[in-house]
Amino acid sequence: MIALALHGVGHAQATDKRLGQSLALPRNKLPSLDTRHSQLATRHSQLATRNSPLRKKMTNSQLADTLDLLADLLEFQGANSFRTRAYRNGSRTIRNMTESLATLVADSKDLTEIDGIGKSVAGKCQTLIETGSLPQLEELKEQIPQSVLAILRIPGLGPKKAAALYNELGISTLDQLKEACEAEKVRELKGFAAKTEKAILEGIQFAASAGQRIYWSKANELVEELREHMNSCKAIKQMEFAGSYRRGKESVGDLDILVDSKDANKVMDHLVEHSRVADIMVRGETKMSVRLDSELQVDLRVVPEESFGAALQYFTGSKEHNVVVRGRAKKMGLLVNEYGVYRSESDAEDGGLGESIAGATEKEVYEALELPWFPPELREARKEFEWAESDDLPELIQLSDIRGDLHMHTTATDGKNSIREMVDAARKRKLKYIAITDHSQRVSMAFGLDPDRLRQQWTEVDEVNDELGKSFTVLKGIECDILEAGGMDLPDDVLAEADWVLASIHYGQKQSMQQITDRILGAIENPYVTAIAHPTGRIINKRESYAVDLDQVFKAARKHGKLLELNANPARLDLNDIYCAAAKSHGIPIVINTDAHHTGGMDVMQFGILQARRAGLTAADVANTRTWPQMKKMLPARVAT
DNA sequence: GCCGTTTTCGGCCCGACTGTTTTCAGTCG
Repeated sequence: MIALALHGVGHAQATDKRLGQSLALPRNKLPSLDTRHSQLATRHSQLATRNSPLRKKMTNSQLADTLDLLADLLEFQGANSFRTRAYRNGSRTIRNMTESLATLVADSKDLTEIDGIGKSVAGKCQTLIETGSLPQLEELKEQIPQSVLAILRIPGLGPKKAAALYNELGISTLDQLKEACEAEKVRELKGFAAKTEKAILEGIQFAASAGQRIYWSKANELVEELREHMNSCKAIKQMEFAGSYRRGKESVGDLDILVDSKDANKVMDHLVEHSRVADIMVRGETKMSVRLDSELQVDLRVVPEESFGAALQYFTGSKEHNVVVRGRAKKMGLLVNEYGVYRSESDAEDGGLGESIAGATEKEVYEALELPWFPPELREARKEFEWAESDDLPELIQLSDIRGDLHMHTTATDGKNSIREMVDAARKRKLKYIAITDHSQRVSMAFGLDPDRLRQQWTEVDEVNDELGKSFTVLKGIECDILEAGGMDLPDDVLAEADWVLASIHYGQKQSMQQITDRILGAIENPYVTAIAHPTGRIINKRESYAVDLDQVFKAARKHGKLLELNANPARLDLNDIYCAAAKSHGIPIVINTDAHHTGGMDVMQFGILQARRAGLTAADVANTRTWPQMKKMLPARVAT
């Protein structure tokens, strides 16, 4: 039901709606620019609530959020930029870790042994985990209204300028800033002038409404559109979309187009001709930024052929990956920039760069640094350099490795197609087996199945299998709810007749971590459950994960031989990349499923694959790359009978 | 604030673009 509802609330629609509302209202009825402040304030108060000692375990993501907030506020105060960077590095490290920091602290492990975490950050994390709050942060919050953070989102305003506005004019909200610009007060400050005022007024509405990242799937649609448009530009020799899009990140904040051309102006003019381009933010000789009608920013960069690989490497990122790459280069006496790799010794005298030793392709750039070419999905400065060091880069899973899809719905509940239609769609996608997993009775809004209706459906599955013969297999499955009070929504004797039982949480998502974790552990211990579907319940950009202690879930899944799902719905991608990597490190097989509610829904498998690649998963790590008979052997004994 | 195959102190990735300047700071990616 939830997945079905999602089809209607894509980001573009939400944005269009917001825009439409804004435009339709008279100017004096415009929604307050401070809406975002209150959202920020809510977020921070949520953080504060989450930090309360009543909460048992602080998650890595909460700790990372807190460190980021600390960095934001310190930066605003004019703190040493290397210090704030250290906090952000610490935050990123923690966010990327597969083990829970709270567990490490509970086990009396030394956090400073983690790369990038020193005495100070370790101490802060320990305090946060043990007490739920951080005195230094509380103090900062009293000194600086957090609404100033919204001002930092205005393009062109960074910590220095925002601090000047706050210190000189007492501006701490977007509304105050707008008033001051209109009264021409801002131009009186040093470093500001009329043009800046104008830019602020233009950027202020953008800051109030934008900042939302779009799903990778939506970004992909825009990329396809732009690619087709740009392909007709004769001046382009090579073109790639770089950035987080190329890395397959679950959400994308902007698009980066990299072009190899001798005529940058022609390429820029061509992009501007696209009907979606709403305005030009900056335009230089080789670089242009435009805003699309959907408010998404697109950066275009034009480089010569001999630099295309270096530029592609550079603009693909991530930033953190590049920091490591450049640091490594430096140690080797080399300089890496977006134009190539250079020997750096000769740059002092002639003012130019040293001898260029690479740049045309990414491969030769990495080779010059004695590194293998990294698949973009791995370029997050997580494990990739470690793997490269030991010559152990994983051979990442591909869409064509997938043989079965084990989570989908039909007209029996909230799906749009019949079993036979789902079979046809699966066969068109070269799959060999599927599991029909409609909702169980608790999901009444989706007309969930009771034991009678479920057994009736299984009779139909038998009929379909008879028709299909050996060429394709339909499994008798169920997506059985884990009840609020614990326990499964269908009796064991029914579940025992299934080939494949997904257990999932749809209700009681607000419960405490202990309650939710206990419910999931109960499901894992049920002998008939084969996998946990969308294990954290998060909806990207819309709903936080429910509170669940995944350390315990991983241990239990490992012990009882259960699988964990990577739900490929682009709004879910649950488990995410970090947790998929954690599951792998616990030896738990992942099953990537589409949760299709109609035949076209099976196309989302590609998004799950991208996420799995980001986790460093190989075909062997993913259960449904196997044939069904092979896969059955991985399941607890009773299903294999 | 973090870190060490030059370093326990002195570095910390690098360049484009803009606006406000009159040689550069701030911002961005």
